[in-house]
Amino acid sequence: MEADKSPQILIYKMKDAHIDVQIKSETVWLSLSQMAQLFERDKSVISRHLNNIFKEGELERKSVVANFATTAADRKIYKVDYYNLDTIISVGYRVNSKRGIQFRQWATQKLKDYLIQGYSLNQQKITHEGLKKVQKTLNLLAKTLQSQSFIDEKGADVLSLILSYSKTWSLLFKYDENELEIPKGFPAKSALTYEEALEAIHDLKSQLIECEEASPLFGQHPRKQVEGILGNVEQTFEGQSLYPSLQEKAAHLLYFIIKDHPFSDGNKRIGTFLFLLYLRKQGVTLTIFNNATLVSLALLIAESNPTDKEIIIRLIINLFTLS
DNA sequence: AGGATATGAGCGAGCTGTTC
DNA sequence: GAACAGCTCGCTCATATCCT
Repeated sequence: MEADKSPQILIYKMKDAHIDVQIKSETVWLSLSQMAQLFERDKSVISRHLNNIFKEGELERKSVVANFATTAADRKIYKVDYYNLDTIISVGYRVNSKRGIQFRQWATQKLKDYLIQGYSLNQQKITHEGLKKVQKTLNLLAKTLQSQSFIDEKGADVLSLILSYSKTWSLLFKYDENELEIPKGFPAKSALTYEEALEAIHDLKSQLIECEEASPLFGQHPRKQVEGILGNVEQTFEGQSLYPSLQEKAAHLLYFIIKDHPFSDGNKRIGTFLFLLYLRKQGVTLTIFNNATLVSLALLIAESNPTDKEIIIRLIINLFTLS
């Protein structure tokens, strides 16, 4: 394993200590001692877990162990085995430790942070190189966490979104640096009327009830609020459309429904459904919006901070330009 | 119900090998 | 030889499962 000149270091902070999580050669590494520290167990415990993991064939030793030269406390240089994130998480599962759970939560939260607000990492301007690193880190963590499937359903959805759209990050960054024009998009042909929306929701509801995925409460709403959202999307200012392109309109429709949650139940599903209906009405089909990414997108919007609305809207519009 | 047994997780001592 | 990394062994403790 060749040494990386500038290893990226994430710091997992704990109340009384912290661990430097090294990111070298596109993966994350911890030594046996660091894992012992992380999970608050004796080294022998970690050692035995590691052996069991490899013995039982859960992971293959050669594919997860790297040998780095490390300077120890005595200033001497030792060759120390480092274990990648897959292994760390596997050990975390076996170790009966609150720290193990905390570490997994931290890793998941870190991903969300990157996605929702990380674009302005510490308010610093992101260089092209820095961006590449963030993308690498995201891909690595997301892939590993996904393959370990230790995260809850919500987390898994957010992760799949990250994976699908890590490529769009550079576009988002360029936005912030005013290097990229807002895509012009196409003008919308016709608005979505309340009656059309109502009919669509009704159809969706009966379908969902048939497969027992919706309660009778699903889709109930105050008419005025939904009409208000549909009107907002189409609103004009001094004769000009506030959201000129159909992409912007669709993005706002999706955002408003999920964020304003006018429906007693099923806002994310209805929002996504109306989003697609709106696009279909404009004669637009987008291969990039598959089922999984739509679910993820809806979850991301629901989870996002309202102050990040513009970023989320940009993200959605960017997805159009990629398809 | 409750005693016996099995399993898994933890700790520490002590061992080997590495590096200087 | 000293300090360190990592492994094995024997022990304890907690929990789960089985048996009467």
